[in-house]
Amino acid sequence: MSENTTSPLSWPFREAERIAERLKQKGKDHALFETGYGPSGLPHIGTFGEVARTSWVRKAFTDLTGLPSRLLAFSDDMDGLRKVPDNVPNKEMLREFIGKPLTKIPDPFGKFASFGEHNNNMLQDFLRSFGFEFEFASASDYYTSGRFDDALLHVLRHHDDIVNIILPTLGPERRATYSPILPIHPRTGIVMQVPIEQVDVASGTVFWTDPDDGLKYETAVTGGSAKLQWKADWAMRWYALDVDYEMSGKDLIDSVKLSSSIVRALGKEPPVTLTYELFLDEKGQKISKSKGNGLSIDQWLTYAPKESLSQFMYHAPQRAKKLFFDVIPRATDDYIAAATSLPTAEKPHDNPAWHIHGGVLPEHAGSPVGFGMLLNLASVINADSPEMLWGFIRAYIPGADADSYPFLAKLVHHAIAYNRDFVAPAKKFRAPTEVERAGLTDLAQSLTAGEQGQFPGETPAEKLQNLVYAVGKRHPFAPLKSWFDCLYQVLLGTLEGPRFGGFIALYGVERTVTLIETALARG
RNA sequence: GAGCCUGUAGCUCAGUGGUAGAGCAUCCGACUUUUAAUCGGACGGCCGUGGGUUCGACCCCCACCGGGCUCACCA
Repeated sequence: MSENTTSPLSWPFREAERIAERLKQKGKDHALFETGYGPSGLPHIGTFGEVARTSWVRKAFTDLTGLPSRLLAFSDDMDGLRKVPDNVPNKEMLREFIGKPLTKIPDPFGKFASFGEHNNNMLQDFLRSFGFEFEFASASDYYTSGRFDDALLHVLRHHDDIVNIILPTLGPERRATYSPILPIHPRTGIVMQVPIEQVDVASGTVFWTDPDDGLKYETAVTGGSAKLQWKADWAMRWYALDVDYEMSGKDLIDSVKLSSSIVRALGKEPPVTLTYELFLDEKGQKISKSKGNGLSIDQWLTYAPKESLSQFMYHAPQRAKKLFFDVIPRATDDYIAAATSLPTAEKPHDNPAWHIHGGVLPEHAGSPVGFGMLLNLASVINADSPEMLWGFIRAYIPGADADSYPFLAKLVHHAIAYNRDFVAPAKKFRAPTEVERAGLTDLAQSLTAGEQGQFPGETPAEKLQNLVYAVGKRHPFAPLKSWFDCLYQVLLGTLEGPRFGGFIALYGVERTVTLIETALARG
């Protein structure tokens, strides 16, 4: 509201303006946002992106208009199971239920009343774990409770219109059998994709034939005895619930067009929609659950805080983005920069951190040290414990610790994981030469003997540094720099490294000795 | 066939109708007991091509060329 309206708005506010305009035209005083879920898959990184982005638009809408709104997370759990997913137990059992609504199939995990319910719970847990505000909706509930009945009868009245909208988009084979109405077989419980031979608007039923045994059936479209085919289902939902906003991936562009046409045929305006680009993997291929390419949400959250994932999702939704490992550090540093500049931002609505945190920046947001720097540091010193990193961080920020910099503490934790899983395994430890071998052996013995106590220096780090220096001078290293090069390349697997005395002080004398012994054994 | 995205420094990418930006890479320097993260500086771009609108275009419009994805079975 305080935004300068002559300047371009951030995309969530642009979307919010479109919604406000729609509400104005319809005379509505509240907005319904919807996100939809396919039935078979588990929540994934795209799910997160869609709900996060929708939530940002919703927040912008609230800020812009002050009007109430709801976010409905709608699960199409009445959909028929097409194939048995790879990543579930009890595949044999599931095979017997192919074609039936997910809420009529036993939970292969044995935890819930049905497979659909299992997936619904997974989804809700997932969304709650990120703190999203939403209301959950189950298609099965809505259908069987009669909540969709009026809309379904309306669809029946416009059956031919809908068929005429969809038919031109179908291939010849499917065209012969298409109907927006899928009766549930009264005997087998399977969601039937059969030609609808006759529509009886007055009684609210359709007539069809079982292709297996030739028996004819008359099935009510209401009360959960039938459901709608996907595009018609989407349109009916928009119609019945009066959805005002829904975003979707560009793979659904045609579906949005058709569903919009259908909802107009039913007599309402489709919601404001936004098409976002898909996520690609490193090679530019679409990320798909079945292929398992790209990055999972668990992977991301192992190596960076969730704010960085939000940052990634915030930026330019309508632009295709590669989602693979290397984007994590940048997204994290982008978030840190945004969080740092937000308190003094002239136009806070343009700042991703404003959206990510719902307008209120939490205490201790941001970090005085960048994530990229931490990753470098962790790599250079081969950090395998938070305290090692903190020791070096305090060279910049005296007295810093996890209590005074909680967000930095998270970054430290992630930097260690990143180093452990990606940097450390790729390191090449050079074998020592004979001269170096003698020097390293000497260093290990000197450390074990506690000789550092004989050297001058205010701190243990200084004494240790002097010891390392003295050992180098005892051996024929020329120049002496080659002694230090040896330490980094043979012991740490890096070309260059930290002041070694400081490293030993933080890493520990005994562990350093072990490090040397390991290197000697390896060589 | 239809649709969407994209082309900016060597690489990966930001960017705004008004003097082209970052990170990495490269080079120089500072700090350091000849050693790191770090810090300072330099180098580096007809902003794909050609038109148009404009006082002014990397930005808006059109065409073309190149790169890529998605949908055309299901959802």
